[in-house]
Amino acid sequence: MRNINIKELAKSLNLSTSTVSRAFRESSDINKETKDKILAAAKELNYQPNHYASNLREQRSKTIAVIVPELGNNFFSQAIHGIERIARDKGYHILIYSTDDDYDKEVAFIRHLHHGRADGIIMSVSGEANDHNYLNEFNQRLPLVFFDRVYEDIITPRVITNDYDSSFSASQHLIKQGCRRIAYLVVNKNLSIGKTRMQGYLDALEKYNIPFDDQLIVDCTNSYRKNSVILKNMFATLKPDGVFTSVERLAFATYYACYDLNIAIPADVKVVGFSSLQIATLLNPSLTTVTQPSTKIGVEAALLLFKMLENPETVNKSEKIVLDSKLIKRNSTAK
Amino acid sequence: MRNINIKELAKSLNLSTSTVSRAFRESSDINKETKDKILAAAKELNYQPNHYASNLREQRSKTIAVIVPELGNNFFSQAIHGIERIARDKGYHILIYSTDDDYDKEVAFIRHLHHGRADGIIMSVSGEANDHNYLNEFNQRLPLVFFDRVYEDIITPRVITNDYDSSFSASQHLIKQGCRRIAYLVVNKNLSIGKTRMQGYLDALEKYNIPFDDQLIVDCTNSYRKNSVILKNMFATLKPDGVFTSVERLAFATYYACYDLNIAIPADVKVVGFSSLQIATLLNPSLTTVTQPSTKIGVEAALLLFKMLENPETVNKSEKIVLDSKLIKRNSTAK
DNA sequence: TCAGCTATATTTACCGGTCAATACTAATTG
DNA sequence: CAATTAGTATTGACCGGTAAATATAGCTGA
Repeated sequence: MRNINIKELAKSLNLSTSTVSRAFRESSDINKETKDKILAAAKELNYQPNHYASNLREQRSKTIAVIVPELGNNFFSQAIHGIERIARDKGYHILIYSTDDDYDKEVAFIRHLHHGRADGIIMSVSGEANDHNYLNEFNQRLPLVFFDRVYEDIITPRVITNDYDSSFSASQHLIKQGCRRIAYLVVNKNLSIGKTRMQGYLDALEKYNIPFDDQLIVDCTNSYRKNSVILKNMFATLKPDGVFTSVERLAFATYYACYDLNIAIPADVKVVGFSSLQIATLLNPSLTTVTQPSTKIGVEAALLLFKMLENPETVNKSEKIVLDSKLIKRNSTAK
Repeated sequence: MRNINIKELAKSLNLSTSTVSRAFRESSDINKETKDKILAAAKELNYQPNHYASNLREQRSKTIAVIVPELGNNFFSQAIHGIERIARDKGYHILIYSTDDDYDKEVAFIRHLHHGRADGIIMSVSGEANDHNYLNEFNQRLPLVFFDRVYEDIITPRVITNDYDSSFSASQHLIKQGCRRIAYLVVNKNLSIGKTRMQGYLDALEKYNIPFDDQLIVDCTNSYRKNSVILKNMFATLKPDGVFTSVERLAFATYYACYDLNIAIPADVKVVGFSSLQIATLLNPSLTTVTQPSTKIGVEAALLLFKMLENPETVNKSEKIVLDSKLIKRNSTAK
């Protein structure tokens, strides 16, 4: 059984193609009876409008693109889940791209999307970028919403969490639990999110009069192997009594390092990390987390994008939705 | 800056549109000099061919669809990661759909895709289906590859793991560790994967002359809340000394139930589960898993689909790639 | 009876590419 | 010098829809 097109369907009904076309859109000058007849015949013959023809004609694709740094991360897969739900409700399709934190891929993806492939983009940026100006070109034509990891110099709506506050509370929590030498683990210090989170940490130290040692700001990587070396080295030389990780992966890396080095959590070192891992409770010891409302972030980002698509005039380009993360205290920071 | 189309570009170069069009495809009768000039001008004016126009004309989209039951599951997000990598190399885009294990959504998605939206589909099926016949209609026109969760009655290439063997070894492992009352937790008994995995369990019991108690086959759901009730009830009434979960989520549910009921793992009950969780080692206790090569499964499925797209004649519709899962023994099944 | 109106259906010109058929150009050959 | 040919560029039909402009039918009321 091959696909049938609108012309054949029209012919079989002795109607014109545009009458048939109308039957598939909402408000139109079409007789209810005719419409029903058409829809029935369409079902019978298994006709559905060709997406590409409509897209070409209507100059929109009913598709949104989602660009994330990585897929194997609970935060992003949950956010995508949120986006997917909204998109599906709206009858939109979603394209997924993973940059693996590679700036060049990010640029390449965006350039690809930029010709009708998608009607809008929801993106969490790669860590490495320096020149984001390329985004400004598109931004005029192709609605863009940032979530979580953003470029500060690009003016476009964004959905983020109260990173400063939650970093502050997480650090404060470590301090109150008795930590004095708290390491802050970060993957990319230049990224706004790394900076904001670090500031919360710094200010908490200051508030409690804890001297700041810049060696305790530890630059990590995306490589499991390298992080392992970096962390073991850190534990050996710096002897931190607390570790605050700005990324989920680094909390796991810390656990592994401690296991290997026979450092007891929380007795010897307390650990808290940004993480959306739903089973943080099941870890050994259960991990104190700053948990972002990941699905909600996706939902909000999608809603924002659809607002831009449907009522562009109502959207302020500088709009910023800030959602609250929660500090969930568990055993990794117990006294 | 608005988008420029082929006509305008051609005009600016004093060439015809088809000459320009040729410059963007490989082998074509075009003067190298002309081609270079065109490409340079295209770059200058920021021209790229409109995807939808090409798709319409060429009747293909350079897009593949990936349909999975859920996104918030390590196995699927890793598999998608594998698919994404291959697709990107081939210059393809991927559309993601999550069925939430809902058969109706699955059917709706497929029907949507069925008109040029995608050139092929990679799918792990929803658990609930009864009538999959709808797939046969499409299968002729739209290449389809199953992975992991498959419908047995649909003849199309598939990538699966040696579920029977790994179930058998997992069950055997529990038996050797001293378990005699082993519960098998399953979400959908009717799904082939549920059946295959169960058979491994049954045969292991038989081999070791352990009487089979059908109450120990426990039907679970996709709801966290309901599973919690089901499992607590199971522990109270059936007193299993081993639990084998056919799905990652159920292993976590088992942990939660044991925590709540003060049942010690592995002293009181040993637990093993299918899971692609990378940090299974960090759980309390570390979880013995049957780990599927999730990224590899995605890669293989994608390669298979591209083989179908590029050289349909070389593909046997009954092709079945079987990858090995690994039983990784950890503390949840320690003696 | 007929202009005017409403409700519905059709005609036709696109959208932006691709490709088969065709035209052109310059070089080669009888 | 005309005919052939190889190489390259152009014309025009088409992919499958959509929507503005236009046509048609049936009805109303002066």
